Amino acid sequence: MSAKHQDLEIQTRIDHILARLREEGFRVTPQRLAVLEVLAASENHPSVEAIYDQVRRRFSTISLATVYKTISLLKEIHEVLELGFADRSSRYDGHKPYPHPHLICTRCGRIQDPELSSLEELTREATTQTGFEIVTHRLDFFGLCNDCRCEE
Amino acid sequence: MSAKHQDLEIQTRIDHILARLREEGFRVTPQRLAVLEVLAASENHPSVEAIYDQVRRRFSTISLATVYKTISLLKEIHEVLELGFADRSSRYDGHKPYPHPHLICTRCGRIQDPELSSLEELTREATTQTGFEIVTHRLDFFGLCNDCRCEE
DNA sequence: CGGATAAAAATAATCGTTATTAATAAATAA
DNA sequence: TTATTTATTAATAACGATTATTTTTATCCG
Ligand SMILES: [Mn+2]
Ligand SMILES: [Mn+2]
Ligand SMILES: [Zn+2]
Ligand SMILES: [Zn+2]
Repeated sequence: MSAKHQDLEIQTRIDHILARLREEGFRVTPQRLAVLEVLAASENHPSVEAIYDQVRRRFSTISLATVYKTISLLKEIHEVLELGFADRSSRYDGHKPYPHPHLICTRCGRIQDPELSSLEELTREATTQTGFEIVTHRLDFFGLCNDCRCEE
Repeated sequence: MSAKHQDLEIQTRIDHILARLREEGFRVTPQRLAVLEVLAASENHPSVEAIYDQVRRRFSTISLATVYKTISLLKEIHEVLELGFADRSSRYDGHKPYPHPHLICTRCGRIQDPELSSLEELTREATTQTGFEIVTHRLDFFGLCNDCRCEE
């Protein structure tokens, strides 16, 4: 994928989220734009701190609370997926804002999206077996990424 | 399953954990016994508070910190599975202390263990596709349990 | 442009959990 | 048995990421 094509994709995503914000009657502020630009550009499921650090480079006065509020707003309009963990840390996916599996490296913290075809099958199995009406799900695999596995 | 058979199963599980504690050189105290009895008897993936409340009925002076420490110890010797959530709440499975999928009712809080055969297949798929060395996983389905679905 | 009001910044509060400390109980040695 | 050591408990303080609150600032619409 060329750098230019990549940039276009990012801009398309940004425009879409901006449109969604206006659609829902929310204001587009420079702070919000800065946060969602970071989310749209990042390939790495960034944490709040990572987003905050990035945004501050071009917007030194922004408050951490504003970053939290903006992310919360993007969650509300279903344009970001939050991966909250039990240790209170969270990572965010601004590209695929719907449930999907993740591979999490416990050594370097990298988070990756695999494409798994047999997940739907699994959901069906769970539904028929228990009578649950499944609304959403969360699937995390933990282990060592390719890089960390080789360095061990 | 008869009530008697149920009691026997619970006692077997308690005995196993007690043996594991001694095996690892930890003392068996009345407080620890009380906590693991609740865990072994519970079918419902209890929370810390739920365990604390149960234990206090027969052990009114026990401290909440002791419950936390005991659970932490049982995690350490791999005899309880912790399901930690992003909202800081945790639920515990004292029956199957290894990773397995869960069905979580978002209305009544009930947590249930389904038997899903196609999970291994999914793990293999993730491994081959990404080069990750998968060590463990976590799979939660969220929705409405059979009871709550009918009451809606 | 105003003026209504949403949003930002700064800061305080929250609340499960963890750490700390002193007291107690169990194990071991003498 | 009694003394000594060590693990465990109970009580309570500290923690820290997130959320709530308050005041100030900026956006949006006519
Ligand atoms: Mn993702
Ligand atoms: Mn379970
Ligand atoms: Zn890694
Ligand atoms: Zn239910």
